[in-house]
Amino acid sequence: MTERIQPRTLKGFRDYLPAAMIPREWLIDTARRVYRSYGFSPIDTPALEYLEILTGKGSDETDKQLYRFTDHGGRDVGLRFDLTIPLARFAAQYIQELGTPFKRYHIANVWRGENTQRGRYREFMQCDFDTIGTESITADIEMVLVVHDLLTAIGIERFTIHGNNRRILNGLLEKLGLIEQSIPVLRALDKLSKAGAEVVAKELSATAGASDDQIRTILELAALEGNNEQILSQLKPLLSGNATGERGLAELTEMTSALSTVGIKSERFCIDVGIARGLDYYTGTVLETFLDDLPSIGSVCSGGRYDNLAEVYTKEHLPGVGASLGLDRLHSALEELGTLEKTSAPAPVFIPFFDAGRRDDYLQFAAHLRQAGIGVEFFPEPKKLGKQLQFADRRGFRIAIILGTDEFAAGQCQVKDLASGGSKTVSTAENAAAVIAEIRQILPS
RNA sequence: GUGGCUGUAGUUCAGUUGGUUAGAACGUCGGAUUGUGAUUCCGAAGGUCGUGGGUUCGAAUCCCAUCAGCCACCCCA
Repeated sequence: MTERIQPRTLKGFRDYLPAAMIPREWLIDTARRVYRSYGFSPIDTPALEYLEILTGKGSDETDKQLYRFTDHGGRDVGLRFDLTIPLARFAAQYIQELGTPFKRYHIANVWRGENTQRGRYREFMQCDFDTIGTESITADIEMVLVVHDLLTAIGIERFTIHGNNRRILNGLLEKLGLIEQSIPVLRALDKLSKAGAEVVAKELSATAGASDDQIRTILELAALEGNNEQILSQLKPLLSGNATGERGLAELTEMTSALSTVGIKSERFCIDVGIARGLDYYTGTVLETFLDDLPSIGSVCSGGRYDNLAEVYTKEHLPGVGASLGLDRLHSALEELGTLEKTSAPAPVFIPFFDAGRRDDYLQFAAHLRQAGIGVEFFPEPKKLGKQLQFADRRGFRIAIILGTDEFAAGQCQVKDLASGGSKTVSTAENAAAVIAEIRQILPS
């Protein structure tokens, strides 16, 4: 006996069985459809990049998470950890030829060598969409609309997009003379919902060197509550006299009003001055999206506006706005919530191998259905009919076509609706035209 | 990366103060029923007790290491 190698996968890396992969592909298709409906075009880039590309602007935190190694030619390379950096490099190389505004979507795996948790993997798929080359707030508004349409198309009823604008906090920090400390302040504020005001206050004092007065003002801002209009009006006095803050407030006000005009319910888009987003490169609008029924899994879709995406790669000024759907995180959330339909049959129609002597007739019959665009699986062995139907039922087929010796002789077949159990005898003449019509009636269009 | 909890058939779990051949349910496969699936009945297969060491006459059970999952920190999709 040969020595066996234990089959296993790496920490944070997962296999996808058909039962998981079918809904996963459906999610991908849905994202793709929604993105395209707004005019975003697909692109792709290599998984592996020169290390300098990836570390160009990253913090030491992203450095720690980076999968890196030396390739066979002695080059220092790394696996991409998001799709934004590759977009920046891509835009720097091709923006002349693409023109602006450029809207792209990118659905691909990314890798981060961090510790795993529920909804946090080392290899996971992101579905990004970004609009670059325009500073228009219209693009920011569309970003929220896309996120809204996307989650709605996926069938999620209860979700909340938390929106904010970086300039609001920056404006306040300018007023307080703390603008140099914006990053530690943001880091601290990000913890507000989880850790509470006291912890944040301590951290503000420790890492940003804020005074008690400054801390009180910052927390006052972050603690603002109420509906969108109430928050906006409360922000006004806090920011008055500061150009940055007033601009942020104006942008947020414009977005809120536009979204409401378009018909986005106010409980779907909530101004939340507490969200800041960890990433330093956002400069304007920021958003995070939580599932109302499973907020603990974290944001399933986050994004925002950045002033200059590609400045480390090109002199070209490239502002952008976009968001990223965490597909695997969303998928595992949907799984946990039991929202996903369970099926592992990729084709709707099943044909049992019934009359052992007529294999080729079955193959030809299946071909007719496929030519009509109907997915068909033909069972490879002439087992007992009951067994084959049981197989079809467990796999989640919608329809079985019973075609045995008697049917062949009569030029007919039975179209059996596996959900209801009923069946109808139909002629197989004219390349199964009547069968195709019957199947189309049963299948949802 | 740091700390905590967990790890027994495909799945969900039992497994008495360490004591013979480790159990159940569901699932899978076969049969009852040589042309009709979710019920019922009968039967079978399936376990290096995550992995590797150690303590012991004896380890699923105690100890150490390691791997994986979950939780917190960190960060984030």
